[in-house]
Amino acid sequence: MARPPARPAGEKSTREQILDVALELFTANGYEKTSLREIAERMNFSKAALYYHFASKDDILLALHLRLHEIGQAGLERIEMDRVRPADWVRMIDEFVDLLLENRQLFMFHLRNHAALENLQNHEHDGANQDIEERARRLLSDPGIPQARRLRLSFALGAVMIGLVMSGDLFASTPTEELRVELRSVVRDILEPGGVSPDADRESSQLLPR
Amino acid sequence: MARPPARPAGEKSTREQILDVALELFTANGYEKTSLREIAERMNFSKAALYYHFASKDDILLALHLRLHEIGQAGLERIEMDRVRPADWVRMIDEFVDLLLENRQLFMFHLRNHAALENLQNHEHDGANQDIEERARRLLSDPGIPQARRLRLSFALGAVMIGLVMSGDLFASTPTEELRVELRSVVRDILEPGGVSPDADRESSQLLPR
DNA sequence: GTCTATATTTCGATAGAC
DNA sequence: GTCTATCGAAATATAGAC
Repeated sequence: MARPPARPAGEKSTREQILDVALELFTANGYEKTSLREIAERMNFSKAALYYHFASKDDILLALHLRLHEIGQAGLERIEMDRVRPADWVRMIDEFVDLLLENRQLFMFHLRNHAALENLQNHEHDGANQDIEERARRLLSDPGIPQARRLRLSFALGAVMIGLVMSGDLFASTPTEELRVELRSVVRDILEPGGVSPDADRESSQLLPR
Repeated sequence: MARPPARPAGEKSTREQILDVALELFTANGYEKTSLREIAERMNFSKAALYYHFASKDDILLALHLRLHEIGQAGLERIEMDRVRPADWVRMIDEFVDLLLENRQLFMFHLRNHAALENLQNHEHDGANQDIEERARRLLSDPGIPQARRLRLSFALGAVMIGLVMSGDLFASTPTEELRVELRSVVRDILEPGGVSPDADRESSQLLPR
């Protein structure tokens, strides 16, 4: 076992601190608009010092991609996306909502820098079907599922994603739990309009005040 | 009246052609990653020539912003957002869906380059409440409306936007009309779950195949 | 309106001292 | 691990001829 460096508990390595700063700046201003000088200034050391910890700017982006990838993999297990059948879609997106709410910043980083992340070389596009994003793409492209249902599934995902973005902006003061409840409720209304599964646990609180 | 330059009908000015190219490249690759050299190459003339038509790169971005702004203004009139009451929300978003479907590329350009557009100086932020985006923001922040309803409104907007993005990607082969019908249907399911207004013209075609 | 040539700036990256 | 100094590339922008 390689021994992790001795460091006071609760204190992050310089490398992790750099990643935290980069995550913040990339999310706020975008990968292209964020310069290494900017990151270095926030770290209170010179630009060249960054190159001791990372081989290149792309390497920083890659490390952040890996952070997200690991979370995505863990999410895949939780969601058990392999064996997901149409009847499980609501549960699947519920898990997805939880995953997003637990990792808001990383997710918003991914939304904002989607293009830059795609341009990373490393990507083993051996059709691995390993990535959570690729898995979703397959599901939404599956010709064995009626088009209307796939469209609705994508709309549900869209509502969830935008809901998350808004939560960090317009609804910053809204408690996470209220967001979660309302998001789950909306997912049901999209995927099971009219309450197809009346036995399902509909968590929605306050609906429309007629 | 300043007379527009004499030009064969149906032929665009060089300036407009530049804007078309820029719109395409900014949408595909982003504002920061698109260089003036790239635009000039596509126009088959030199980079310097661009500066005859535009004072700066930002000036090109500004011109595209104005294109979008005009459409937004026209949309505001169509939607009559001033006098919109909660009961009109579904109709309002229906109009919004139409507006988006008619201006997909400009809208996707705006989504992708939202940050760059915000950084444009010009923005008269005199709280003008003139922009369609600002108007929506106010609506979603109005404390006079129950939080749950505002959340649902934002989710509906999110579903519509993502639906549009997907339409250019995963659902590129889906006819516009099918998209429009399904989008409208979903908006109703989000804003009026359970069919609050049974007399409303629900256009949804094929719902869930139980 | 478009060209060539060049100024100016910024950025990612490297070399080598400490 | 961090520094100073600098390189080379690419970008925006300008000057001035045609």
